[in-house]
Parts: sequence; structure tokens; C-alpha cells
Amino acid sequence: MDTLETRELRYFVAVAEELHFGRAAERLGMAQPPLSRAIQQLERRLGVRLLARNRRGVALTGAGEVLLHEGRAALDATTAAARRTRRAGDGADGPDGPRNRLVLAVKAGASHELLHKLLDACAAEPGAAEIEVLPSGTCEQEAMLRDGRADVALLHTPYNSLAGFDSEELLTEGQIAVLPAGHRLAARKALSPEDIGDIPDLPLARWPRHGVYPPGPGPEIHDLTQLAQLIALGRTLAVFPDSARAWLWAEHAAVPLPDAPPVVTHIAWPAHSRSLALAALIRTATRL
Amino acid sequence: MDTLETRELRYFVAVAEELHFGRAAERLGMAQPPLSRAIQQLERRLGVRLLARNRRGVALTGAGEVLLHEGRAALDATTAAARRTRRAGDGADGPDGPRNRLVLAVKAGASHELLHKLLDACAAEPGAAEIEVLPSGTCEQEAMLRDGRADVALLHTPYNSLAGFDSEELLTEGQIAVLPAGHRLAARKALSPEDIGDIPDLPLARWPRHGVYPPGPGPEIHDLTQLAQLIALGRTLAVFPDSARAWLWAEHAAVPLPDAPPVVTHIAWPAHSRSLALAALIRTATRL
DNA sequence: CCCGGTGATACCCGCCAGGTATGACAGGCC
DNA sequence: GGCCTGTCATACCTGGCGGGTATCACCGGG
Repeated sequence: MDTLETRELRYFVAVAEELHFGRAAERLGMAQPPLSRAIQQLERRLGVRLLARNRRGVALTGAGEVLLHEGRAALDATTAAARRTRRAGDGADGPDGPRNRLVLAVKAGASHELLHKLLDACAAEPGAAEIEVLPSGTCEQEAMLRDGRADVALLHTPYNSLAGFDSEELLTEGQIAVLPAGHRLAARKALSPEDIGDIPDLPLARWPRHGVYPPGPGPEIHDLTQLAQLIALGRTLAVFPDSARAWLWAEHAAVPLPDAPPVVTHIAWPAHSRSLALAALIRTATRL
Repeated sequence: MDTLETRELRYFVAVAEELHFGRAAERLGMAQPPLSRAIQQLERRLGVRLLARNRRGVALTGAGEVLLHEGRAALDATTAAARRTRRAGDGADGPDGPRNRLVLAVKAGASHELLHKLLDACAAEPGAAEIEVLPSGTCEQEAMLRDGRADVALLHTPYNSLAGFDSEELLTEGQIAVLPAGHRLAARKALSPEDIGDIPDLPLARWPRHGVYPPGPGPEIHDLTQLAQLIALGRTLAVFPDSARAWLWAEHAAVPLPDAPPVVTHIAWPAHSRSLALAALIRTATRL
């Protein structure tokens, strides 16, 4: 009477995202009629109208939007429970006591130096947990923490949000514009954010934010190598924290952006975590 | 294969809390054998041993402890989804547009003045959400935010933890010792935390923290009136923020505790909240 | 007017959650 | 040792419900 089943949440989230029973059913690997019925039962049990059926597709009601948000969070929490439990039991007992393993999510290609120092420090620590580094797509570390693919992550404000996590500050850096070495602006000592917003021959590269690309003239970027190449070819420019200098090519030029907001790297973890291994890692990280 | 059902989580949490299949089954309103089988299936599906059966009761394995913590969080999230969805649809459309309603959890009897000012300010705000004040037991506001009984809460550090919530600071106050007016210490200008820890004839009252009472000689307190009476009768003393002076009796005396840590009142809400009504309330609160 | 597309309804079936009865096993007691 | 008790596991059965197929009701467009 009171408790939602995860199955129902999965079904509703699918329908709410697709706004189409047929496509949602396909995505769920089932037929459309039982899905319709399940949603109806859900609405009856909650005593709330979730979807406005418009004969031509479907729209979310206010309550539906609430359930979409809260339901996603709940689904993330349950899959996180499953994943973390599996990991906890995986190699539960090594040669000396329970073998602890932590999955650390990092933006692929970011914070090279910092990460290197962190891993070295952990390796030096006797009895510290084994760290598995999990490279993540753009801005995906937050989702990985929420759904249990990772136990701890390196996040970069203002690109990432720390909402819902506990965190410690690790490093603050300025930003640079990375552009083709031959470009006329490459010789400048500094640039401002306005300068690079509308260069006719060099549009700003676009990264996906939570899976969607912002509008704009620049190319859509999938990975760092691709971006590096496009910059080297003179087709785009991009903005990075200082530490990106580590992977620049000869054909790249870096120009400081003194007025851009500083990028702060944090180590972040789910607020309810109660793991000794994690606490040790955080202590190690903040001592760097 | 991959996703845990809430039913399984409920079952496991019950067993993990009782550490006894029979009692857990009773609590769940079902027979013991299907519960045993469900837990076995869960262990098989996760590929992980959750419970160590000791012929004489049951103990949690490491993975079991992880699932207990994460599973509780997941269950809270799903019941929160159900509750908030119900509330969102409840009186979804009032006379003028969607009627917004927020449930604000406050520790019963705390922050009288602040709360009064906040409610007045909200009432003055045109188009602001209707605020339902939900008095909570000791330290229960956090749980209420997590499981959706409340949308927003007033929390008091260091008694409450802000972990997992977004929050804004509202008020900082010192603490006072409340003791019988006739007591020899009532005339003192100030007391230190050590002073009040071991007064032979006046043991410190004990509040439940997350449902359990800390050990000690003092009486176990259930509500504020009861405590007030016990103090007035000269049976105990208690520590409160300054604002508690509002409800003191004539037979009470308040002595400042300048060395006690200050109590900071925060307004806190689930980090993932995206409600306009909530944002407005927070803006109102921080402007006080 | 018919046709394509959408969600709802009707009906059926097989699986699995849950119940009852019983077993297996360890410990305490006389 | 024999027995009882408490505990979890096993065996077996049943009913409900989750899911499938076929079909309907409805609307918009050519």
C-alpha cells in the first residue's frame, strides 16, 4: 500500500523520459499494454495523476515531475546499494584481513599530477585500500558516485556540483585557453573570457553537460584526443585548468585566462559513507 | 539480474536489524521460511554472502553491513519519492495555479522566535508556498528529510549533521544550563561544561540520539514538558541554546555556558531539490 | 472517409511470492 | 546420554499478479 517497488519506479522513469508508452516499453524489453497497466496501478496506489494523456503523446503533471526526480534518486540509491555490496563481498578476505578496495572516479585526462601524487601516497601508506581508478566521461563523476559505480571522486568546481556529497578541497588552479600554435591570438600574454567567446574563425568547443551538448557553432567533443587534434588543426579552441598543460602538443599554445573563475579540485564521496578505507584515503589526500 | 527490488531490501534490512529470521518475519508480517528463502535468493543474485549463520543466531558479514547502510538509504529514497509525489499531487491545483505546500521539520520547542519570524515573513510574501510545520522528536529532522516526511528542516549543529543536505546558516547562539531555581549553582554567573557533568545531586538529563539513550545516571527524557517539570522538581538539569529562555518556568534558572560550543541553526533541504517554492523559502529565510 | 498512430481494455497463462509442515542441527538441562 | 528447545533450511502446494497477444477507442491528417 505504501512502498513503491523499484520495478514501478523503473517503469515510470522510462515512460517519463520517453513521454511515449510504446518506446518506453521497447526500452524496458516488454510489451506496451502491461506497461500502461503498471503505470495506472501506480497512479491509483499513489492517488495521484502522474501523466496527462493527450491522445497525441503524453506529458508530465507536476506530481509526475516530482516522481521523476525523486524516483531517479531512489533508483540510483538502490543500484548503488547493489554495486557497493557486490564490491564489498567481491574479494572480501585477502591474505591479511578483509581486502579493501575503493573505486575512484576521475575525469579522463584531468588532474594528472595530482592523481599521480595521490596514488603514490596511497601506495606508500601501509595497509591502505587498493585504489581502482575509473576514468569517467565529461561531468559523469557525480552520477558515478550516486549510482555506486564509484566510491569517491575528484570533482572540479564550477564544472561539477558538490550537492549531496561530502568533500575536501585539494587544489585551486587558474584556467588557460588552448588554441592552435599558429593562431594570431596565441602570442597574447593573456586573454579574457569575452575575447574567446566569439572569435569568428575559432569557435569554442562544446562538451556534453549531462549527456546533452549546449548550442553553439563549435564542434561536439567526445574525447580529449579528438579535441586535441581539432585544436591542432586550427578548427576550435577550448578552456582548461592550468594542469592541462601536461598533455599539450607542440602545435598547441596555452594562453592564461586571468579573469576566468578558478577551478577547484575536490575529493568527494557520498555523505553517508562510513568506510575506514575511505577515511584513510581522504586523510592521505588532504595531506598532499 | 542486476536490480534489487525494494521488497528484498526491506526484508534484508529487517533481518539485519533483528539478527533473527523469526523476529524479522514477524515484524514484516510474514512467515519465516519465505523470508529465509528470499534472503538466500538475494545472496545468490548478488553473488555475496550477507549473513553468517551461526546456528545460534545470525551475524552480519562486511558486505552485509554495506548493504544495511546503503539499503537503508535506498529505502529512505524510495519512500521519500512516494511521499513527495503524493504531496505534490495532493491539492495540486488551487484557485490560482498549482498550490505549493512545503513541510518544514523543526525540533519540537526549539527556535521559537526564529520560526515565528520565518513564518511571518512567508505569510507576508505574496504567492509564497504554504508552510506546514512538522514538530519532530529529538534529532529526528534528518531522518524526516531523508525519507520525505519533510521537504526542509531547521537543523542545529553540533547536535545535527548536515551531511547530504544543502543548507544555509541562519542563527548562532550560545548555550545555557537550565537548572532548578533554588539550586546552589543557580546563582552563578557562568558555568563550564565540566562543572555540570558530574553534580552528584543533579544528573544531566539524557535525550535519545537516533532512538537510543546514552548511558548515564540522569532521567530519560521524552518531551520538553516532562523535562521542564523534572528540572523544576530539582531532579535534573539540561543544556539548551539561548533561545530556550523563551519557555522557561519561574522555578527554572538559566546560567550561561560560555565555553560550550555555540549552536548554529541551519535551514537544510535535500541536495537534489529543484523546487521553486523551496528556493523562495530559503531566500526568505536567509534575509531574516 | 479511411488510415496510421497512440494509449486503454479484455483475456489468458505461467511463474513466483507466500503459506504450512517438517527437517537438520546445536546447545542446555536433567 | 536422552530430551527438549530454539533456530534456520527444505519440501511442497496454491493464488495472485506480472506479462503476453489480440483488439478496441480515439484523434489527426491526407
